[in-house]
Amino acid sequence: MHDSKEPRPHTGRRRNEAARLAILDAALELLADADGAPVSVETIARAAGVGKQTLYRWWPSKGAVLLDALTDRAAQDVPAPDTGSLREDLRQLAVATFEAAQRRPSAPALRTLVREAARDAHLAELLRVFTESRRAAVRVVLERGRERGELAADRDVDLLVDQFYGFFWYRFLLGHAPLDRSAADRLTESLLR
Amino acid sequence: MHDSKEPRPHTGRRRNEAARLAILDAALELLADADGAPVSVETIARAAGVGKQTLYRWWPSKGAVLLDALTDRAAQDVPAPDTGSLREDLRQLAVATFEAAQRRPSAPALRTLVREAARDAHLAELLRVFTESRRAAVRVVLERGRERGELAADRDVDLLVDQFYGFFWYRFLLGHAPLDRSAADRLTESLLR
DNA sequence: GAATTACCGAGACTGGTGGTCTCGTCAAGC
DNA sequence: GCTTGACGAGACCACCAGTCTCGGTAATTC
Repeated sequence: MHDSKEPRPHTGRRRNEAARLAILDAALELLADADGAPVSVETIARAAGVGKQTLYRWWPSKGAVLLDALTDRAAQDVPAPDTGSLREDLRQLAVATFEAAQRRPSAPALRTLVREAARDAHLAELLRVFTESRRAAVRVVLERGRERGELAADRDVDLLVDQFYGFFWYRFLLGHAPLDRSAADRLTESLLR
Repeated sequence: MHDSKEPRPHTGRRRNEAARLAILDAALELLADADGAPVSVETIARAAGVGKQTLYRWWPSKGAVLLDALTDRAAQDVPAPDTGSLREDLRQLAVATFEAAQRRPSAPALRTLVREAARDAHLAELLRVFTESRRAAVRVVLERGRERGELAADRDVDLLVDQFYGFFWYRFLLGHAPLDRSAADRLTESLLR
């Protein structure tokens, strides 16, 4: 009986790292340029100078490639501020989140990705996991503030988290109003009033 | 020369009203049952016992049919409360909005419609117009409250409107937390605190 | 009642999509 | 040099929005 963890050493040609990078670069580029319009697998493969099969050999679906392109190549750092002041922590989170939502190429790429996720249940689930860590960061800040007594005991943390991200996604996806520093300040103020 | 406004009286076979209703009924039904999954024109036409051309004769696109199905057959009444109290007006709006978001078949149909709109720019624009009146209702309530002095002068009405609907759509589309009466109460309280 | 007009259901067709399959080729290890 | 498995290329399938054409049919006019 073989060792189940390493039944056999790898033989044959190895994965082409250059192709992997070319695919992710092309995907991010197209995702950003599309800004909402759909991005086809054909187009990604062609732009990367790669066969479609190479793409499907390493990713299970188009959505997985797109998400990977966004997270690997344009991963925004999630700040976890801990200044000792709830108001300041939350303000920093809002500013960082809103600023990330202006940056190219990740911002238009994320917008496209969310639109793709509306039709792709698999991608929607991946995206849900991706965003969960951001939600957790806001929750941590709020609960630390509550322990310090900066948040009234009757305030609902889940409600505040959803107000924070609901507002953000609403403006980010509709684009009808700015997500600038002023908006971040006023949102923070409104939530903690 | 003929009258340019009415160049010729209508002759020939008239539009089949039964077919129109069958299409809208079928579309709403499918929209509600899909609950997120895409709805194809083929399927609608087949379910309505109608040729595809009949559908495209009267509507410019699939999205137009879907939106028509939702607005014509499941139009929710937009309440315009004016109780004299900002807190009570806003609470009533929230309760009515959240309750409408639980009702079948319009709620799952709306969810599907929004997902379709993510890929259909034409439908997205129609939907934007459709939702604008709801936003206006919230804005009116807030500004009436401000005139009565129930809203501090430094509060940003646009921010509050986006907080209201951002929260709503976020929970409605993600479905991770309830949109019940308690949530409506707590949101109102949080916004006016 | 005959001619005209325009809607009807049905379904073929186009162009584009995500995803699968197969081909001959090429690189890595034995 | 042989085996293994990744590679680019592209044929292929199923599905979809939207167009086009067909023979049939209902409403109106003469």
